Formats: sequence, structure tokens, C-alpha cells
Amino acid sequence: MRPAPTILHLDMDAFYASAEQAAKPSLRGKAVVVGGLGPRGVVATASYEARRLGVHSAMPTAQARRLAPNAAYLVPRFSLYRTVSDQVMELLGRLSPLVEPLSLDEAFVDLEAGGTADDSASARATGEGLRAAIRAVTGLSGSVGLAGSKMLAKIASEEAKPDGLLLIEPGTERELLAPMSVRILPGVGPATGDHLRRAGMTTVHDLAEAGEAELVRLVGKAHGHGLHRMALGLDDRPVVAERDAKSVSVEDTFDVDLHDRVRVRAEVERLAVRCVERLRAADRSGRTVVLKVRRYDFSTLTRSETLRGPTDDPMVVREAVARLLESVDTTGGVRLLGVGVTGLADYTQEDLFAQAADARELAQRDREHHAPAAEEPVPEPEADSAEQLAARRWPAGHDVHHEEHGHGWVQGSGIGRVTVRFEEPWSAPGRVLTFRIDDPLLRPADPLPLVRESPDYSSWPASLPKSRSSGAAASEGGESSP
DNA sequence: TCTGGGGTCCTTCCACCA
DNA sequence: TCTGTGGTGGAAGGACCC
Repeated sequence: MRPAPTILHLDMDAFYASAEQAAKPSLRGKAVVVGGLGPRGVVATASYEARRLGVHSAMPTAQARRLAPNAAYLVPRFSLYRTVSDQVMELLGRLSPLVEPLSLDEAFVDLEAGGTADDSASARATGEGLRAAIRAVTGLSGSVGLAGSKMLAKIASEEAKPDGLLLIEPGTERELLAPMSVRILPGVGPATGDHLRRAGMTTVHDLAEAGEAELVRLVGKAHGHGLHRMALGLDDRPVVAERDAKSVSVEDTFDVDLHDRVRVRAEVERLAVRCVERLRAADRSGRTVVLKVRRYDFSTLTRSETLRGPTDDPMVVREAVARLLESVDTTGGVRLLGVGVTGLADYTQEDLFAQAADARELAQRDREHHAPAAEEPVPEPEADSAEQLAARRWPAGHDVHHEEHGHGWVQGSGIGRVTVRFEEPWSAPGRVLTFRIDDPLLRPADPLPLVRESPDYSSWPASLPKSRSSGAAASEGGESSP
């Protein structure tokens, strides 16, 4: 029996950029690029207006600026996106206990498990209801794909974009997939795509025809087997609600390559502490410590060390990465450093005190053999320019509050000045004023909700929404917009 | 042109052990 | 005792995803 199309895939449209446009009336209908704004930044999301100019995610921001010099360039505000994401996920949770989030803006839902759909008609109605609910509650649009499997539901939502819904009727999968590029299949990226193309396979039809043995020969056992099944439209992976993280890591790309070995070591230890903070915040510990180094030529290497038991002790992780760094040649320069912990557990081993002592002893011996720590020159912090200081204090796109002018956001900063546009998500586009970066009346502010009058969806999806005036507009102080 | 950050999974190689 | 074999765990790298 063919499965009913009751796997739903939701994908919010240009999520970060749309959230920024919803928060900033003056950006609606304009090209907006959200991503890293430094010399080595890349685009996280581009609004559809920016996409028309050729800007897309993962593109270096410098290249995007050449293509779209007049676009608004903003740094991501994850706290805002997480708030909106929570609202969306909460709505999905009403449809089924089986919700599998993939990221802040994407999730699978098993509608049949939730009893909210059992055939094409009910699935379509639920999908349309969901899109309306998301728009009402968050002010943003999402695209919905419905199919009998995760793979097809995801392809459907991709095809439905932007702001649409597509249901793939059972029985039509192979026909639909056949002419599509192999790149549509999950797990086929640039490398595998090239590999397959060189073997003469460019469409899903080509893969289905090639047969499993040939695909296994080309791309390996696990991948080849999966690829062949997907090319036939077969995918029985279940929607999995809870997924435990398997690793925790932090990494930094430096605006300028690091050459000073002492500075490299200091950065690695700083990352180790940050990594452990994250680990502890998640109430986890880990056994394998990983150091990642990307060199000046973009070559990347990793070094790892497995401890006797899991740890969440910053000292232990710091010392482990310092040992790992010893085996890495950093002459020529380092562009990125990362520290991660894998082999996660919910406990730490009692023995770890001993382990920490061992590590300290090792480190001590190490120092005795090398230059004593106390005599190591402390890396001189590089002097920040006034522009860097301003950009750090007033990041582009972040909310601010001015005692006289009310709520606004940073449009730009530099040379001791910060430019603010005063507007709220529900106001008309506002005016722009410039202040000194140390203006005492200006301070950073929390994002405002994107929707002022949030309708009551508390009994959704069982009944139609009733209008309600919510506390969503509780802006600090409650000033009206200028 | 010049490539982020946070993850997952797979493959290969090697050492160790029975 | 020597040699082959198969399993397992760790290390390293690569591809992919959002």
C-alpha cells in the first residue's frame, strides 16, 4: 500500500531576512542580506529581492556587496529568530507529537501520528491551516511540502517556495523526480554531483537507471545504497522527535591570519573555555577533545585526543587542546581555530580529578621543557580603530532605544557616529538620525515582537481563530513611534 | 571571488587484541 | 611461536546540511 502524503515539511521563506524585513518597515520590498559583515563574512540569508540580484547564501559578503551595493547588510540576531522559531515550533507541536526540527526555520511533522491528517485532502487542509496560522502569529510566510516520505516532503516544500504549498500525490513520485537534477536529492552536494556528472549521470532518472551496484561502486556503500533508493522515490526514515546532540564545538575565523604562536595558543585556550561553557550549559560532558586548524591556504586539519572518561572541566579541555596544538605546524598563518568535544555523556567520571591532575602534571612538565609560562609574552591586543569600536558597540541591524526618539535600529556606524532609523514593526518607515556613539540617551534594546495584535490561536487547530488583543505589543515604556 | 559557524555521517587507515 | 584474520576503537579527513 502506498503511504498517504502525511509527512509535512515546513520551510520558512528566507527566514532571517524576512524576520528583519518584518521588524524594519523601511526594508520591506528591498534587498536585505543577513550574514557576517567582516572581511571574511559570508551570506547567511538573502531576501528574495537580493536573490534577484544574484546574491545567495554561502556567498562571500564581499562578493554580495559588489552584486548588490545598495542592499541593507545586517548581522544575524539569533535571539529574535529563536523567539519566532519557538512560536512556529509550538504551532507544529499542536499538529503532532512527532516534530523533528532541522534548524530554526525547518521541521518535519508526522501528521498521521498526530491524527491531524490521514489522506491527501486532510493533509492539504492541515498544511494550508498551518501556513495561515504561522502568518497570523509571526507575520512571516512559510512553504509547506506534503508527501509520503521525508525526502519527498522536503523536495515538495522546495518546489513550493516562496509562500506556497505542494502535495506530491502517492504514485507520482518517480515521474516527478525523474527529470530533476541529482542535486535535488539530500546528500548530493557539489562533490558527489560532480562525481556523478563525470560518470554521465545528471538527472534522478539517470541514477535510477544506473542501478545500485554501479552507484555503490561510484560513491561508496552507504551513500550508493541510499542514493539508489532515493532515486526510486523510496525513503522510509521516520520522523524523530528527540535527537541528542553528539558534539559541541566553537570556532572563530580571524579577520587577519594569526602568525604569532603565542597568540594562537591563547586563542585556542579561549575557545576551549567557551566550548566548555556551552557544554555545561547543555548539562553534558564529553570524552574526545578535537582541535581544528584552518591554515592560510584554507587547508584544514583536525587533531583529537580521547580522555579516560568524559569531562566538563575547562582546565582539562584547555590542556588537551594545548597538547594537540603542539603537533600542528602553524607557520604560514592560521585563519580559523576551533575546539570541539564529542563522545558526549550526561555525567563526568569521578576519576577526572586524577585525570585533571595528570593533565596538569603533563602541562607542567611541558612548560619546564619549553619557555616557562610566566615568561611568555602576553599577546598584545591589536588596537581597534574607531570604526571597529563603533561596529562592535552598535552592530548593524540591532535594536536601540533613544530616550527622546523611542525605538529604532542601527543602520550603520563608524568614525564615532551611529546612524539610527526610528521605526517599529507595525509603524510606517521611520526617519533616520545620527548620534555620537557615546550618546547617553541611546542604549541597546531588545527586539520587539513582529506582530502587534496577535490573534488567539490557543485552541488551534481544533477551532477557527478568534481575535484577541495580546500583550505582544509590550514595548518598553510603550512610546509611540515618531 | 575567495570561501562562516555549528553540526552530522561516512570512509579510510592504523593499532590492538583474541 | 609464527602467521593470518576479524572485530573494535581511535584518529583524521571529507562531504554535506542549514
